[in-house]
Amino acid sequence: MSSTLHDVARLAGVSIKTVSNVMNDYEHVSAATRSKVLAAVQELDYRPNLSARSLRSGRSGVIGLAVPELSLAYFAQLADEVIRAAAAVGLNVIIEQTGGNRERELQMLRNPRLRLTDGLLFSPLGLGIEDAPLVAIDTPLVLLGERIFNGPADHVAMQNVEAAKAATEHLLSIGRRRIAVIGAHAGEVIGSAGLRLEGYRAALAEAGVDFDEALVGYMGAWHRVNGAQAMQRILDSGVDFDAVFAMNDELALGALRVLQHAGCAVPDDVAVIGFDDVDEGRYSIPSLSTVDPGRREIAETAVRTLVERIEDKGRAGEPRELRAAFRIRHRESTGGSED
Amino acid sequence: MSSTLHDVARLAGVSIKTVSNVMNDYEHVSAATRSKVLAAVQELDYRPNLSARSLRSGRSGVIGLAVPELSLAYFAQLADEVIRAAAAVGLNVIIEQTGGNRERELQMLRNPRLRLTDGLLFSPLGLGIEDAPLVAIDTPLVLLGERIFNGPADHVAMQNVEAAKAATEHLLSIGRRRIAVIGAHAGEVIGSAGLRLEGYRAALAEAGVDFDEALVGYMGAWHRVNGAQAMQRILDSGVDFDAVFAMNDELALGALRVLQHAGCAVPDDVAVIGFDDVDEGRYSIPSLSTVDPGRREIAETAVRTLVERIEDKGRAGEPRELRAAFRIRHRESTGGSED
DNA sequence: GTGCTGATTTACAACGTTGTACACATCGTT
DNA sequence: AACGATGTGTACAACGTTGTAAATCAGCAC
Repeated sequence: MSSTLHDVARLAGVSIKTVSNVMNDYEHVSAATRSKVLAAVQELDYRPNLSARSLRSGRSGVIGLAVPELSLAYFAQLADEVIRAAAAVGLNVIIEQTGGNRERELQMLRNPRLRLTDGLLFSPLGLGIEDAPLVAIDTPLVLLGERIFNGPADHVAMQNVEAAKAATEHLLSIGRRRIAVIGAHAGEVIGSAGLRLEGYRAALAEAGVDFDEALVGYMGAWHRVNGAQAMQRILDSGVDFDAVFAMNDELALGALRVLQHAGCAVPDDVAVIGFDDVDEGRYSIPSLSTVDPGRREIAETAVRTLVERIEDKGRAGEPRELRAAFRIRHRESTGGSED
Repeated sequence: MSSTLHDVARLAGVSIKTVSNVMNDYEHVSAATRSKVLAAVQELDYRPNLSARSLRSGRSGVIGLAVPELSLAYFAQLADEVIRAAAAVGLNVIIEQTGGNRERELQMLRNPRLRLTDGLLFSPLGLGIEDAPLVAIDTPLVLLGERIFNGPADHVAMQNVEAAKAATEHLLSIGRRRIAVIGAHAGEVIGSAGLRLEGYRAALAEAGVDFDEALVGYMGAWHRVNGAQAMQRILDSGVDFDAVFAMNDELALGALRVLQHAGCAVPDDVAVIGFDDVDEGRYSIPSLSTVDPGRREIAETAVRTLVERIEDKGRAGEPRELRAAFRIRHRESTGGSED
């Protein structure tokens, strides 16, 4: 059985509150008492019961992170950064997987287990702007990603439109004009897919290049296999193209594989750029140009914002919209050599 | 402010214990009372305070998962499976990253935050067999991986030796005799690297092929970049080889890249097999043959075993050694076509 | 009616911690 | 010598839940 404040207090010959004070670095404790207590703590290997602390203080020291799927490299790396950032401020992270499913995402927000956490970082995929009211929960909440604008919660976003525009401009800058885009979601406007498509179109428009629906690859989830399929469909359709903007790196890597199987040289025949800057892009053949969306910055900003909300609690200010800086990584798949 | 059992009890006109009974599906509650209570629960949107429940019951419904790094695909996918398996039995998972560092791993075991969890799944990398005594903690603990044999805790392992032997035999079966191996850790016997090397040597020995130290690539962490470097060193050394057994897929993918840059055809000049069956191997060019070490089975077994330990608590039986079934995936990098 | 049985409900005391309010020293001022 | 100010320590009551033991109630046999 593990020891409690009572045990330590008895051994040190003080009251439990004094032990509590020592544990919490309360300043008015004499050096003598402090060391007596610490000795007892040491001897009994006392470690505070976090459930009790959390019950009493209303804080658990745990935050939730809800992502679609950890197997997707982007979310794994995001989770990595979030855990680091949280650890730096003494918080633990419970990870939940929603599968990007709307039902599951809504359920997550109503989950009683949420009550165990001080706040939630939520990367929704299935929720749309119409669900915004449902996101108004009493737990501190910070949204990651794009689905809900002007919602009732803080929101840390990557600059999807601007970054997708920059990626497309990068392809234009190396002389490509027939740029396929894969990863579009039919009819979507507000999600990452919609926004990245918007950036793509904006870049084309500015460059005076016509938008061609035949160059758009639609699909469901952004998994590698879908990138491969979409690329195959475009190849099979016989449409002419000299570059591909894939809406994420997984898609790009899937597309890369299909292109090479089909005998297209990358980047000579077809230049390819992805989005996310996941690790494997650096080691693919050819290495993959991409957009670094500022993942670390997003994670750190999100954790910081959540902590502020948790500490604020009472009456928080207006929901904030925060955006991370992005950067183009010019690697071999677009003729570059950056590492 | 959120509502408590008291609020519900007052509204329903019953005692708090009755509400508690309803919430816990205690059987002797009349239908009338039950529905009165449920109506009140509904109206107040009551959700139990998990800290209080956990303080009172000694169970938090949370388990810990400590892995070296989520950015490594193997651990991300393992975490995915663990979270799924845990969710299936109503548990949440707190993930901690140790960086594979011995200090941090030891610290993890002594971390007071552990007290928030009912048990720990621990995938150590830095700990050696000499640390076994330190692993004897009072929290239920299940080890994943290989570092500590016959330790004081349950242990769910992949069959490193047998699987590595099978991988090597696979290369032998397609006629290769000069098989490089990359990922070895100098002097290690007990860790994954040591065991996989042992399997490799056993396969060679059985086939009557001499072991050649010049074909062994040593390194530190199993990151892709190290696989690339080790492969480069072997190429630079001028030693003759016709196959590579990489101790994990990250290394294999790094090696693949270097081989192709150097103009070696895979699998014609050099066949390559990895270990872990991470997703990206299916989409690399060529697709990567590998060993599926039974990740899902490991995750499910580990969670099940941990739950048994948690429920057992009192006086548990002997530590158990469990091993998952593995399977060779024969893809393009060894001339196969499996998906 | 009385006593018995079992189902239903309740009061009360924990679980281990921290906030509040107060008691007691000690100290420097006046 | 009396005073407040400050530093140090304590008792007690929460936090919201569940386990225990006992109270109440209904149904039934006598």
